[in-house]
Amino acid sequence: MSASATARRPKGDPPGPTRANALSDRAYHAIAETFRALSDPTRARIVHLLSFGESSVNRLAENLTVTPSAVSHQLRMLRQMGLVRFRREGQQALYALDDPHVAILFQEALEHVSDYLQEGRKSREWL
Amino acid sequence: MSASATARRPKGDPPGPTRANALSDRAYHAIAETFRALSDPTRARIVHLLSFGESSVNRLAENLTVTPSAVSHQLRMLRQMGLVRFRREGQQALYALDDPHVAILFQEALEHVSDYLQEGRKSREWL
DNA sequence: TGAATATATGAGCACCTGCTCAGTTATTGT
DNA sequence: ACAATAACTGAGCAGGTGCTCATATATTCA
Repeated sequence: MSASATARRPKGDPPGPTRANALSDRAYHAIAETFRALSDPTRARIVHLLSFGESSVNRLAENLTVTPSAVSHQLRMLRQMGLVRFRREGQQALYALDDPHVAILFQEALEHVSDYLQEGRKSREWL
Repeated sequence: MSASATARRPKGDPPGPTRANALSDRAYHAIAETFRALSDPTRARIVHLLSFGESSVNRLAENLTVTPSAVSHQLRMLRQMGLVRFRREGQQALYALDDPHVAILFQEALEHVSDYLQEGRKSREWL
């Protein structure tokens, strides 16, 4: 531990990540925040459904079997996190995904759990 | 709401996602769980550092400026979630990422926040 | 075996999350 | 203006999270 973070390691010191590889605190917090947006089953459901097109609050609530109030709360959170946008149409508020990265992230995670959980199963029929 | 989920919608009914598009509860929980693993800045740091190669608990603790105990707790969580594996080498426990999807997910999120936060900045120097 | 180092673990605590309930605001139609 | 419908919001609560501290376990070396 005598060498500074950027200096070469002493001989025989094991290789591996060092502080030099690290990103900034802000970056890690922003990344964690992004993942946190999708870290709740209800929000994951919402985002997934929205990947099929925009939807009103009530329609989401019906499909998710949760109260409109709960959906509204979660949508506000997703809005503040910049993952969804909305427009008013009459009395309804139509929500949609605001960032193409979000759907990609979701799809990637879906493939991850697909690989991870399908042991002993033929394909993805459990989805 | 008279039409079933799979039948065509009545005329004038707005388009959008329906229950037919939904995945199973298990799938959503598994996906949320995956995102939850990376939804904490400390775990995000750990995973990112491990993407450069395996590392011991103490080395991680030094680079992250947190106690070895805290790192150990988080590593256990990541282990239980199936994101990292470890092997003993002498007194040390060397941890490494256990799934290629994880690094991809992280990279995707990094690009997301990169797009999202770099407003007013030249490039990614803030990282 | 005994000391030193590395890691793991349990308890406890301050803080955060996601829900429901009740009440409010906004928009449309009469 | 009034009622009806859709959505939003704040308060409050049960449960979860991430940390520290103290302690236990594991491995190496003398």
